[in-house]
Amino acid sequence: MAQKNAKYDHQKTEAKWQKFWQRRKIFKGATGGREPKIYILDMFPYPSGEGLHVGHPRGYVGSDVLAQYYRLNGYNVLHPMGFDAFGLPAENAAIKAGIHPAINTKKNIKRFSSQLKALGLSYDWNRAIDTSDPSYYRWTQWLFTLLHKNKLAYQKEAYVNWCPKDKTVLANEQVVGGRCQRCEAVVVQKKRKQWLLKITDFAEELLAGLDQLDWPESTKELQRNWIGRSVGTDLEFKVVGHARTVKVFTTRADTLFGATYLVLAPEHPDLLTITAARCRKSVNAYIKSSGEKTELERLATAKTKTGVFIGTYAINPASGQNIPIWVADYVLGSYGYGAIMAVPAHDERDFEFAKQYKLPIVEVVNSPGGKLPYLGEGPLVNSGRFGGMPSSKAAGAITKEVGGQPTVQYRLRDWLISRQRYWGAPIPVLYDTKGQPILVEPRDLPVRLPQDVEFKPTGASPLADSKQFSRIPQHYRRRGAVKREFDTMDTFVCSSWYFMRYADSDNSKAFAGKKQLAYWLPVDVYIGGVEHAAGHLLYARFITKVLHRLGLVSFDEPFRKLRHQGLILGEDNEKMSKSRGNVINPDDVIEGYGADALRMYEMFMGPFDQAIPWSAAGIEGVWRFIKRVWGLTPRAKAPETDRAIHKLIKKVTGDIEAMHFNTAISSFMEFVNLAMEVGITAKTFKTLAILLAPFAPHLAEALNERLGSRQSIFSAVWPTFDPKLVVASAVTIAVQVDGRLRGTIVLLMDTGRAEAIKAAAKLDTVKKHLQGRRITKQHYVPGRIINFVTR
RNA sequence: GGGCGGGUGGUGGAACGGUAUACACGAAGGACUUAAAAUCCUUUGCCGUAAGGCUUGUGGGUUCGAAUCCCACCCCGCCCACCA
Repeated sequence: MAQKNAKYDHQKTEAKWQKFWQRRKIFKGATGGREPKIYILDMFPYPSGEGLHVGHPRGYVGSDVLAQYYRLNGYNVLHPMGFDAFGLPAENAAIKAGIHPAINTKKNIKRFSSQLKALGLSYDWNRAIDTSDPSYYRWTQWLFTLLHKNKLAYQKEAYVNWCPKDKTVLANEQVVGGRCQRCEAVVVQKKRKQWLLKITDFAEELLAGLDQLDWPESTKELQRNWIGRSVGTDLEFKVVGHARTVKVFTTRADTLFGATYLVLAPEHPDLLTITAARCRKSVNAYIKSSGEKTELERLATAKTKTGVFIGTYAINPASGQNIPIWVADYVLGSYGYGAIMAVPAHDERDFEFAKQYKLPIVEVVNSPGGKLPYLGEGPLVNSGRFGGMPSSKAAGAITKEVGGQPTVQYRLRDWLISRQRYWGAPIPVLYDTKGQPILVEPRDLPVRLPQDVEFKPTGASPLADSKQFSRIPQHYRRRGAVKREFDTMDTFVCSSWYFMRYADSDNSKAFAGKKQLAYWLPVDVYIGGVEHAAGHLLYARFITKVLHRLGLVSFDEPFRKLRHQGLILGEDNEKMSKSRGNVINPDDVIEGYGADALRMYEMFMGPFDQAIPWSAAGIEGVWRFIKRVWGLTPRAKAPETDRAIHKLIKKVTGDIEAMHFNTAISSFMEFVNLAMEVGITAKTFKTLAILLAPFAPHLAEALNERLGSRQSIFSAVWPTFDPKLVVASAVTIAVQVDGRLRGTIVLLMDTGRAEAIKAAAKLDTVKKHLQGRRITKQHYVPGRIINFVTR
């Protein structure tokens, strides 16, 4: 007589096994351990004051399923977690509430850690990192000095976002729709000397490297667009009455005869030099007004173009004609040479501008409908001896004729890393009296972030406020240092290399040991949100390529395979946010249903990479499923489930590898529904427990224990299936007449064509629809379908 | 304006070109209970009493057969946005 199982107590069970895993160090990944290795990584979170929300676990559970699956398959798995702890929100909280970011961050990390542990995620917590810890940011600073030594970090005057009300510099993320995120004041641009990293040096490599990566095609495309490679020609225009020339970049050298004016950006270095004396005043006024334009105005005026004539002419090298030079802010100072040749007949923006200021429009590529601007290709017109030549050929010919240079331009800009903020890694630089930088030596790192800082927005970097920080060590004074750099680094610098630190997180001699890097890196599977496609993911690739070029690592791409988890929306189908009040707290869900239910529900709700609304009712379904599994009682014989488990093994194995977690869970449900009906043996039950372990580890351990094991289920081996038992011997086949379903018959898998058709034709419903018609064709797909085609 | 996704029941979603709507939620009915909760059973795309017909955003095409492939269009979401 089988005794009734005790009710499943998720709180007691989950606490018990979490303690067990921690005590036995079940999920530790040992360097140099048995092969094969696999490194499965989540994008680490920013430990916000709100704690984990229900969206975080979506990705974490997905990667945890993979990690557990590979452990059960005998892999040595590295599956770490850490915290991207520097950043603006902590500092803003400090300004608002007077809590020091260091204290606040520590508290948040503690909370996050306990929430993550409550989910039963199998991280190796010994490797956890905190980017705001000196033992970590020391190496972020070291990385900066390395880049500097290799001429990949440099200073430049650049515009920063400035909030006039808060009197502070803002990061791009803090500017929303042209306004300060905090006080909603309109943000203006201010010039400052800033540090930049030369990511543009790697544009070509960053582009080429994408091809071999197992990443979502859309993410690769996003990076390609972001890098924005553009093939074209450099052309020089002589300026009448000046020794100087104006250099432009164009992708349409074929339209050179149609270039009826030039436009310089307001920031163009030679603009004032070549401006005619009589136009100086208006040009200066224009430069000033466009410089003062706020982000908001730029967005608003994007459609109406403005500009002024600078009183000077250039010579079109193809036509020999004098063409006027204008200044206009529809030309960007930061792309190409900050100057363009305007071809109004074949460019929308130039066309609009020319019409507004009554500049000549000359058609040089035949527009089939006569409509201008015409952006397509075609035979040239009005182009001297190149008339009639197709534009595809003309580009090269004209370039050659006028001595142009074929070149490539990129949209990618260098990475500005200076932040005039407190809560970040100090840039390890001092300056002499002339403002020349003196790098802090690696042995003097870290440059510690001081504690004695007032959080009042003054506009200056908060670090300048610290007496302790401003002090300059003697050996740097001797070298002429009189001032420290008070800016901190963009937090994306911290996160551009953290995945390497996990391989050897305690190392105090190097950012990570060679042996450890060689063993674990690159990351085999990386999981995180799409929002990092053009930010973090690009920066991490850049830093990896730098270290590779310098011979410090052997791999040149950090993340072999990348997948994005979809957003979890609120029940109202909107993005979860505090202001909407639709945020679901995982703590509540875990208390009510347990971590296993939360894990399974998040995997079950839909395809892993798709945005899906949370459903409070939906979690009830998996909760019932868990209770049903627990309620199963083994019996001596159950041939149907003994057979069905093979199909389940195949399905779950394939689905985990393809990350189709939702359909894996449906098959679990189908199997358990069957087991409820026809029973299950202890042996099959044990197999089921192993299959469930990656999804519902606590339940799996509890079942395993109940079935008599004294070991962790994670010391078990992933089951294999018998291919013979996966295919059914008899199958139901659809019978159609003219493509319409008229009935089904059950046939043996290997039934021959003639026999199958004969059996199908015997069906009453089929006979009825065949009456009075002539069969012209009979299609038979074994195991699938029979179709009678009639006339 | 450009790029990338996506439109399947009341809802989340399944479906190597081969029985569309698996699995789950919700709903309705029933069993157990003094009652409720929990649990279990049955039904559940739409129209129709039925036979049958219709149905994967819309319209066309390829095919014996299309949610799936091709063409055109409509709608929704996300990202980038004067990059010459």
